[in-house]
Amino acid sequence: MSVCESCGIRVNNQVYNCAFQVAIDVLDGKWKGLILWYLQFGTKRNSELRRLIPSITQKMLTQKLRELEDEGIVYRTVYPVVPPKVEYSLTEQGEKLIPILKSLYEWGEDYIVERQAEDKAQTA
Amino acid sequence: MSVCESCGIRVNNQVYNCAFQVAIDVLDGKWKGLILWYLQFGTKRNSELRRLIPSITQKMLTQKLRELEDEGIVYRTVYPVVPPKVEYSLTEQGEKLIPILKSLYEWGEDYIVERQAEDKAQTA
DNA sequence: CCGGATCCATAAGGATACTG
DNA sequence: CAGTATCCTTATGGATCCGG
Repeated sequence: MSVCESCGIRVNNQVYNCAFQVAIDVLDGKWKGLILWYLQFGTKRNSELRRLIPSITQKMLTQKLRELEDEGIVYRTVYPVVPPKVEYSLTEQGEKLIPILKSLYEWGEDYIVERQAEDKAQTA
Repeated sequence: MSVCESCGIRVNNQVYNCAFQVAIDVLDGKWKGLILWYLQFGTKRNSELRRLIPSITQKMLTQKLRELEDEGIVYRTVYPVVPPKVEYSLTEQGEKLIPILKSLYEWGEDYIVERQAEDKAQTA
């Protein structure tokens, strides 16, 4: 572990300067982390994810699932039935992210408490 | 720790649905995580951060540092001297993020190795 | 059911010039 | 040194309609 330097790592047809950026990119944006968050609890279908994340549009969901698939973080399994059935689950690399997601969740909880305590102290 | 649900958390004049989203937002985008990454090694001046992150513009650096300051993740200390001297460092909440950043870094390193091994297997 | 395609509004980010 | 201000380009995300 060292300081991020210009080492020009090439992954997923992208060039990064450090391993940290690579990880951030996988979680980046409004949706990808949230999708992974739900997949930690097991395989999910498209419609289930839409129910779990009501504010996401079908377009965004598909788009982000494709990105995660291309990045090797989620599996996409298509069952050749009518009507179509598609399932999403975490790959091995995806599973390895879960403990970190949980740490982020806990940090978030702590952060919320601290911030709200500060806000209260300010208005008092 | 439970599934993210619609709980409407209000922090930093934003409404979130779960603690996980709050944490993601602090690291979100191309730059904020990287800035925090460098601040883990100690207090840094504006010009030092620009040297460490050559591809960032002054505008983006200022903007992201302000966001992190407003979010209570970094301190900004202004010394009333000529020429101006401004130092940035992590707050207590910021420090708590460092172990998670390191985990992300390590996951990124692992991920890069795995992906490059797969690419090699594909072309072979 | 699980999407793809298209169009459009807004936000994010870069280039450049200027300032206490 | 550490920023602001302005302009501009690009990326992101939403709405809507269509299809196997």
